[in-house]
Amino acid sequence: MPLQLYNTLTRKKELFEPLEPGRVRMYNCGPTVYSFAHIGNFASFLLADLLRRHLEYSGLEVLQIMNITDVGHLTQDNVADAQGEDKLEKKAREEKKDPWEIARFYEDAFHADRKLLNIRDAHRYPRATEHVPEMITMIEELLAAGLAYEAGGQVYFEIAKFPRYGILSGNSTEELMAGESGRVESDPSKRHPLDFTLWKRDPKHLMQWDSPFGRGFPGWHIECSALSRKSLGEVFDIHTGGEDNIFPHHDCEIAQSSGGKDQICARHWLHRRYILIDGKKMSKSLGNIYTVGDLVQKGYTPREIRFNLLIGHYRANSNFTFQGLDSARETIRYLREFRRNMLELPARVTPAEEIQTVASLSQERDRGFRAGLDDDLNISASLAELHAFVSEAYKLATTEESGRLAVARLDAWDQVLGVLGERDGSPDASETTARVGKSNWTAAEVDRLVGERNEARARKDFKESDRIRDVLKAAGIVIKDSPQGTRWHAEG
RNA sequence: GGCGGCAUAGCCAAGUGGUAAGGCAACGGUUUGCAAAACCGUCAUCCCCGGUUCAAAUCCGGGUGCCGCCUCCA
Repeated sequence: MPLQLYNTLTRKKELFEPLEPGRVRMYNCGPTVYSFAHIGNFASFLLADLLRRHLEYSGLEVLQIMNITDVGHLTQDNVADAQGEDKLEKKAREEKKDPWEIARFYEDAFHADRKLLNIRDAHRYPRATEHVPEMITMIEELLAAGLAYEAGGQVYFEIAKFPRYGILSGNSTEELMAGESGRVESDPSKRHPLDFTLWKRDPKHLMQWDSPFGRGFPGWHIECSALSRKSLGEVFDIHTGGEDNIFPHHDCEIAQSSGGKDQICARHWLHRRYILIDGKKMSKSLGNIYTVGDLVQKGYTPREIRFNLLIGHYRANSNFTFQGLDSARETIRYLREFRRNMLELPARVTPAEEIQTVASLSQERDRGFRAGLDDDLNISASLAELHAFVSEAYKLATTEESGRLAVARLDAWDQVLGVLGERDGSPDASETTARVGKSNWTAAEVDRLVGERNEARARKDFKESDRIRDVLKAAGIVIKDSPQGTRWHAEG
């Protein structure tokens, strides 16, 4: 089934085919490590993760690169003073640490949260600060090609030399000028007000590097151009980011990376639209900028957060709500329960017809699941197939063998979704000393309590049996009575 | 002011011309000592107005509301 992806560049869905058959090269705009990444940032990284997982599920090899922006940027508050101040620098001053320490701290935090959210490791996470020589080389090339110039101590890219400037955002230079409305103070030495910085000199900046253009630091957009070219080549398959990256960041990248040629560095551009929080945009004044840590502190699990961020389409303003997190919790619980129930089916001989039915259903639903994601990552359609299959399996599977077949299907899908995790939550008899869930008991001790409860039930002492069940429940252990006996498992 | 996107049930969310997927919640029922789990059933005419069409949530025009970019904030 052919994969169709919307391309910001052409504003339509296009058939996706990697330049090199069977092998996809993808670049993702990564985090700026001057503070904790919030769930909006992770929504963007999750788009990359879902795409990567689906490509791999489809049998393609993926080379994924995500940059770490540790140089920092000009802050809005400081634009006015014309000197500018690096965000990392500001943070460093506030926290009285050096910017390199700050950057490393938040980079570590990013990876910790990323792993919590079950986002697969990219193949490389290149740091901007470790690729300044590559950026300098690129700037030199642009100067040599006459696409850039030095003025007023800075190096600028001359947009007049790249007629297609603005192609990604759909802006023409004239429109951008019209929209500018005098809000931006332009450096008078620039040839055109929209020419953007490649190399900047500012003695107050803490992070400085020597270069042929003087001691300074790289401009705002050059890092992604240099990093992507180094890791993936001049033209690669996919470039992702948040919708705010479209202009100016990605348009500038395209201009720089063209090298004066009529080529655009990436073929497919995918942008995650902003998520809203309770229908409102994230903002400091509303206090709704949540980090993974914030939500975990409120009692939600990383998988619930992942699922809630994943179920909306990446090109829609999905609404992130606490009710949605509760909904995600219930769905995950339901699916884990399904796994347990399937694996606990009686181990007896399965009629050939039943196996056949479950197997063909599994294949049919998998086709639907893949078709959904193939349609520009329409995960809602895929999840509908998943739910249909679970419901059907409940009705059809009567033995452990059928159950295992159904679970295999679910687990395969979870390679793409990544929300169920590896553990199935069932008690492991071999771990006699391990505590069960959040309780203080071992599995053997829980078994003993369950036995006591069943003795009470047998003599119809329901007051006592309910008391024991309440005690277990309070400890996070769920009891299920069935004709085959009583089963229990830890919550979740 | 310029460019772009969105508007579907209490909540989340598919569906781009053929008569509204799926999930959560809720309610009724089966099952259970009671539960839990599972199962069965109920629950929307698609922001408003006008137009095109045999037929529109889906196309066109006009409103209203929300979101994004135009100042590196995914």
